[in-house]
Amino acid sequence: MARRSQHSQEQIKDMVFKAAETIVAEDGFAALKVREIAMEIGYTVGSVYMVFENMADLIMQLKGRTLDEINQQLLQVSTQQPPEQQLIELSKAYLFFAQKNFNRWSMIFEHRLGTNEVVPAWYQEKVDSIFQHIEALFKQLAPLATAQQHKNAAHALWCGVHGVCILSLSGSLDVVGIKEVESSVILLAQSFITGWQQNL
Amino acid sequence: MARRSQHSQEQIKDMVFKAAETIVAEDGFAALKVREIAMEIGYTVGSVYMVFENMADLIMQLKGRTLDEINQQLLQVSTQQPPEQQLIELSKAYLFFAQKNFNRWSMIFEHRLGTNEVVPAWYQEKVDSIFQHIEALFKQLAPLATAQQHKNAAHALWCGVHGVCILSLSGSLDVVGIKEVESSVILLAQSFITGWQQNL
DNA sequence: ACCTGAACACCGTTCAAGT
DNA sequence: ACCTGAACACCGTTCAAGT
Repeated sequence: MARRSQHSQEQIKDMVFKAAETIVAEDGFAALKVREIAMEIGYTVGSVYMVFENMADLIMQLKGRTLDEINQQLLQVSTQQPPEQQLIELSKAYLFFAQKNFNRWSMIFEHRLGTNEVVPAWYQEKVDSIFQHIEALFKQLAPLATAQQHKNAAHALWCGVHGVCILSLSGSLDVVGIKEVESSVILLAQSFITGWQQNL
Repeated sequence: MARRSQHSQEQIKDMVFKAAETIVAEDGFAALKVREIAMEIGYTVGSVYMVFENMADLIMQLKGRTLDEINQQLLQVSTQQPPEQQLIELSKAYLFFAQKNFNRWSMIFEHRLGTNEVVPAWYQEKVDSIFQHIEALFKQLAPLATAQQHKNAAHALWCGVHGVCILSLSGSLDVVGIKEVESSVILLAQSFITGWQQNL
């Protein structure tokens, strides 16, 4: 036993990521266990601890990867349309990602940092870049408003859109289909944008 | 050992509820363990299983109790003011409860039902009654709109308000103080209501 | 240097055995 | 009938020991 070196550390890390993502995608965050990951990649638990500090570390990095995917999806939205329409399309794209990748997406919010743990800077940046995207569109929408007003609007709208997604997709609310959730997201975004401009 | 009967089943159940709520309030949902509860009430783990089916059962009932408290808080909001203002005050009351009872409140959303588990009817009713409260105010706000429009507006706004609360209070977003979150909640509610009426 | 596998502490749950 | 406490399966984490 030991000393196989069939894979580099980098390769093992990648295998762990992929195995973990498959497990979460298929059976949810609660099903993510070291032993399951080790089994899936054909190594033992000790090997997972060679490439990750602990489960919390792996989880945080998984969340980061999902945030990257979200950012990537949001960047697909065409900028060749008025900012108001872009905001609606971004909201729809976020919902679409959340619905298509529900388990991995909801893991971002199911997992909480332990006491006296802090959000890593590299993770915070990924969160911020989403909000900056939205903020920039509010600047286009109302160039004369202050930077603080753009920031506040982006925060309120995006948190709101997220709220519709999380409550609508997590059961508990009797929302029948994805089209119904989409209507809610559009209603929220549309109404907010109209009202925000009116109240400026 | 055994056969103490110092407390009735009903009393033990109540002791478990209170011990569990103290643990969650102080150290968060992740700190809620049967052994800890048993220790706190001066019984053994087996006794907890006398009054609750399992942890999932206890957790679900705890969530129900918190929903009751939320409903109760929302009912404190004065009806002696225009519906628009009531909606703002309800949003603020929800945020206030979430902030004051963060660990118990966020437990409602951290906990997910296991696969092939269903939301109990008695729990669903508690969720629904919050939305019905909001719905009724949209009916007052726009009596000529359809019942479906009232329902959609209530769903979009309340999910949105919840989204602002959960993302703002859970860290990750760099929101400094409670006053800043309150501004966001008010901005979302105010803008949504204005825009919704406009777009009717 | 890389990897194993057994050990440890801790978790939810069960249930034969005591009173 | 009520309650115990030991047992079970499972979890994350560590680390001496192999190659």
